[in-house]
Amino acid sequence: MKGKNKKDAILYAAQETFGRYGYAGTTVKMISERAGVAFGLVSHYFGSKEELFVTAGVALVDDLMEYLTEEIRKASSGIEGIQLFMKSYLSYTLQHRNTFPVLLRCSPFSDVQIDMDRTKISIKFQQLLNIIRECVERGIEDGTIRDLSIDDTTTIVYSNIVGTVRTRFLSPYDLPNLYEETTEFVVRSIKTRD
Amino acid sequence: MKGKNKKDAILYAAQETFGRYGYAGTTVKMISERAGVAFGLVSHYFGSKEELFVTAGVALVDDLMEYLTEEIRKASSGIEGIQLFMKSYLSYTLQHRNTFPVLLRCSPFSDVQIDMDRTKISIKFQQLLNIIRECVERGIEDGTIRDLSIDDTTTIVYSNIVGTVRTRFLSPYDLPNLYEETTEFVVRSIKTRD
Amino acid sequence: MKGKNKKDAILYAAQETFGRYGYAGTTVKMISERAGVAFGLVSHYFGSKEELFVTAGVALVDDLMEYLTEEIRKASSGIEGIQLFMKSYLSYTLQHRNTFPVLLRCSPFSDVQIDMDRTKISIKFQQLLNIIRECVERGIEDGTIRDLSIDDTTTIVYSNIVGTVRTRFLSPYDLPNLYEETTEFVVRSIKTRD
Amino acid sequence: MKGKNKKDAILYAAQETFGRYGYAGTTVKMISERAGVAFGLVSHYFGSKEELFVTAGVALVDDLMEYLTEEIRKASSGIEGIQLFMKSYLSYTLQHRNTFPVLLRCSPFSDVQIDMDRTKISIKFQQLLNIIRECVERGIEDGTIRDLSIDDTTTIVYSNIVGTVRTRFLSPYDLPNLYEETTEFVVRSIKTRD
DNA sequence: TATGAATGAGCGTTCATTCAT
DNA sequence: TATGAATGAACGCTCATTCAT
Repeated sequence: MKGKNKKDAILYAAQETFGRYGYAGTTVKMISERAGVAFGLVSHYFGSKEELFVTAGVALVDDLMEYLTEEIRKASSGIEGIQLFMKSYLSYTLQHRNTFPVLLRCSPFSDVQIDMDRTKISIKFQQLLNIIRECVERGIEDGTIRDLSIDDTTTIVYSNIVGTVRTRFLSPYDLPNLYEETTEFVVRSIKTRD
Repeated sequence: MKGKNKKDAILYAAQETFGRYGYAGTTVKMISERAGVAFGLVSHYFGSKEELFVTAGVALVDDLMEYLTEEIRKASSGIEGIQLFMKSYLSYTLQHRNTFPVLLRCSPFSDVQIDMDRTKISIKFQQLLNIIRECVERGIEDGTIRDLSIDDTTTIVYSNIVGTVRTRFLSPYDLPNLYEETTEFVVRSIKTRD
Repeated sequence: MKGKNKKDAILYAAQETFGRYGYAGTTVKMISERAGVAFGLVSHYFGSKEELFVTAGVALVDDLMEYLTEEIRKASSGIEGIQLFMKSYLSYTLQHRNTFPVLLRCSPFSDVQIDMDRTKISIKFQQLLNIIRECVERGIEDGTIRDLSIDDTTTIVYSNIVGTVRTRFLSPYDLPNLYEETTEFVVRSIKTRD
Repeated sequence: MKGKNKKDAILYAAQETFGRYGYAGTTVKMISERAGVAFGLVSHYFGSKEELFVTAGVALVDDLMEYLTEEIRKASSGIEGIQLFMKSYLSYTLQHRNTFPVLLRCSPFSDVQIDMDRTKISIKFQQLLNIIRECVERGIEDGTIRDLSIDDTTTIVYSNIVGTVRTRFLSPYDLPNLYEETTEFVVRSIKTRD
């Protein structure tokens, strides 16, 4: 059992299982078995499957954001911020390869059922995008990033991250340097000319 | 009912419904109702839900590829090919906004159930990626595209397309210029300096 | 296609398919495919699946009885009649190994659904049992068969035939001499001592 | 509800219902209603309809064999063993007239669907036949049974039991002394002359 | 806190039957 | 005579959820 107590174990198992099999492909029984607890306990602690899904996603974004915020600090310019954000983000996906995919399943860009209430998740992702936006703004101000549309650029940068992670985790294509190439691809596109 | 006969109507309804609600969120009953036919007819013509899903996806890629191949012809250089590919692709998604999302649901980058046989879909997407690859190769040869890794660049270009379309169709973010900005973003990153 | 016309072909295919897969395990489509005709034609000629099942069974008993009546004639005593009946019956099952099993599926001793109207079949089997009964009666009169209960003996003799045929066609047990041994078993039990 | 708990009640209801209507003629809903439980509980405890069918059959053979083994002990010769076996077996069918027919439906001589895995059932029936075989062997050794083929005789003896029980439970023919007559019929055929 | 028995709505699928051509 | 498109009741099964213990 992962985690000190059974509640943590369920949350961790949920992240792994939702990440691997998606929302619809995951059953409460699968999670409880992976967590090594009675399946009644899942509802007991987390209410419904949907709530657990959102909780699992939010918990992971929280952890990810804490990590990113820390790493970003070192940046001495806007473009460096973007670079650090991407490297840290992509590195995080590899360090947490068992749990990270849950984000691919519940993000606002994912395929999940349309009627699910993902307000909490959306808010979290807005915060994540805000970190990128701040870097872009800073870069435009300090002259390291071209004078581009802030909103669009923010979205495209994140879209590149999502795309490369989806390719890595979901597609059958194996491209060992994709993470590095994607980072360079983005930086090349937005940084001002030397 | 869309289409001349009921078989076509089912296929069209399947593309719409799978596109809107995803594979798991779609029921055979939903499709048959939208097509205006008895639900037994779906099995009669397409076998199973899964087969219909694949058939719906393949039919759309086929149509898309025919369109793209025609549009690409006008390109007089590698970089122009990429530009045309992206513009045509993105334009296609808007012309077929009801059916196109089915591709987001069944592509190799989507998060559909893990045990589904999507061999046919994979082959189709390989063909799609090959069109991009040819443009990249041509661009490197004719000097309009930087000397980058062909495989990685191909994937990243497509990943940008997928990302921007997913944002357009699946996310709550509304960015009116995103398609154009994404095209410029990509071109900026890969074209050789003037 | 077996048989001169499509109607015959369907009947023959029905006997084969019901015999092999049972009533519930057989679909109208299976029969029409084996007969090489459109499946709508089955209903056209035979009404419902149930009617076809009964018709197929009755047709086979008719053919069997004609054969048996002819063979029995040669008998010069009651016990010889029984012996000839059994030998002919068992021989018939081997000569018609593709179609005969339909009888195992629709006989009054079979497992078929309880609410099916098998009146016609029952009457046919009564006629079949009557042939045995006549032999038993004749044997008791001519002194070649013990003075046993006629009804019970008739039933047990037929039960031995059914049992050995079921073992031959349905069970996994392979006993090459079972038919001969069963005939001797029965004769031994009912014939008067020398 | 028969049985102390719901699991037992389902098994008992399954034996009754499969016995009466056969495998194909029985629905899971019928069983659950007869047992007085929700139909989901059937899958919960027994997996699938097929597994329940096999479990119901095996449970009954187990009970039957325990009874037979006990009764057989009293036999002081081979022929007496056969006699006791038959009398006990036939008596058992009357004592358990509601559940016993399930055996007729799942035995290796029954005409259940061809693709069902009845390995477990087959093994049980082999054990049952072995009891008869031992009596036959013993009888040949102690001189109470004729020097016949052991395998064939074993099969024919059991075939007589099956036949008389099928006639009793499945056919419309009502013959009050059939059980006794069948036993005598068999004994007459195999016992050595006085 | 912890268990798993119990429920039943909802699913995909099968297939006998009907019917327009 | 012959076809197969079209229908929908009925099936086995899954699984989120509830609840007594």
